[in-house]
Amino acid sequence: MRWEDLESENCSLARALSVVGDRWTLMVLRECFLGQRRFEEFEARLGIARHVLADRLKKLTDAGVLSKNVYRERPRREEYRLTEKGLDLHAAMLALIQWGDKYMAGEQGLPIERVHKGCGHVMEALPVCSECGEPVTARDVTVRPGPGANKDTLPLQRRNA
Amino acid sequence: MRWEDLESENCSLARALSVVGDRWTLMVLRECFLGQRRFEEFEARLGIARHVLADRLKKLTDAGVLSKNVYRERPRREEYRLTEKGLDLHAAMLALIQWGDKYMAGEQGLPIERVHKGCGHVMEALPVCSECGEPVTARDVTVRPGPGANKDTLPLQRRNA
DNA sequence: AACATGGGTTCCAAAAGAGAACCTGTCAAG
DNA sequence: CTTGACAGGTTCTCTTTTGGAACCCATGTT
Repeated sequence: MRWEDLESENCSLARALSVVGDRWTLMVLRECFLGQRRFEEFEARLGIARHVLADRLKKLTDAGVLSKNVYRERPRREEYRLTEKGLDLHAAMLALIQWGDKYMAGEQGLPIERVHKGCGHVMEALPVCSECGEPVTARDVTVRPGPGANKDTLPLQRRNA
Repeated sequence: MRWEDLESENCSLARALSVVGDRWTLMVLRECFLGQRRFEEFEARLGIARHVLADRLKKLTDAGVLSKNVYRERPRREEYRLTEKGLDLHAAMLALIQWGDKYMAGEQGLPIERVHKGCGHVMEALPVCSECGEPVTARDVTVRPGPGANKDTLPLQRRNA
């Protein structure tokens, strides 16, 4: 199976990964969430090959995750900014970061802390059920076919994960 | 920068990605969360090249995300199961899936629905602040250097993302 | 003896990545 | 009016990683 085939899979994870399922793509998005916007900044901070960076920025822009905006004419200069669709990746980024915090932090502690503007505390994000508000972990959830399911989607949940 | 260099970065996202920042790795984990455990099942459902699958399973096992268990002697057969560390990736998987649901779903609706065992409703996971319990989005969070920060971690938050 | 099963490993060709050099507008300095 | 700097790419070659298929091996079954 090829990379391009992923987006045609009947699976939201596969389709999400067809856009962001790449090491460099996620690192670029990390920089976006930290406020970087320019080609040279991404390159300098990530140590990414320039043509790979150009490719990822184009793909993210084509996918609507970033927008390319002119910030100066003559000489024309452009920057990349997160769109709403891109900002919505925050939950996924945060979940990955928190997993990294929990299992792969160094001895000195976390490199970055996150502060909730609303309450002013150092925070982490906890997933709760949209219906009852209780915390949700892997063991609290079962899956079942939805309206868009087809034969390839199944078999599901043959056992408890 | 090389793949192996990621784990030595002072960044929880980079370190997390050194384990799960790969398209096939995340697809394998999807199958694990759907209850698959065996080499042949992964191969058949994913259409992944066998040696790539063997490599990813080994890496995930070495990283402690999966455990390899004998389920039958003579002939010896082994299966892969999520560890606690692996189950803790559920929040990240769910966040990615929900992003895919929101932006890349087909016309017929979602291929899979998730049911909260606690309340019995079809649900999605919402991130809330661990300190005040309010919902958290990208705009509600600021970052600052933590105890493990160093010069490479910064500059941060030069602007609002 | 022949074939099936599960879980791999090996081989080759094709694709993607790393790293460095080069290109294109525009402006500023000498 | 030539030289250099800056931002943002593109092109080049070389190495690494995939995709796809074939092969291996210990058991068990017909």
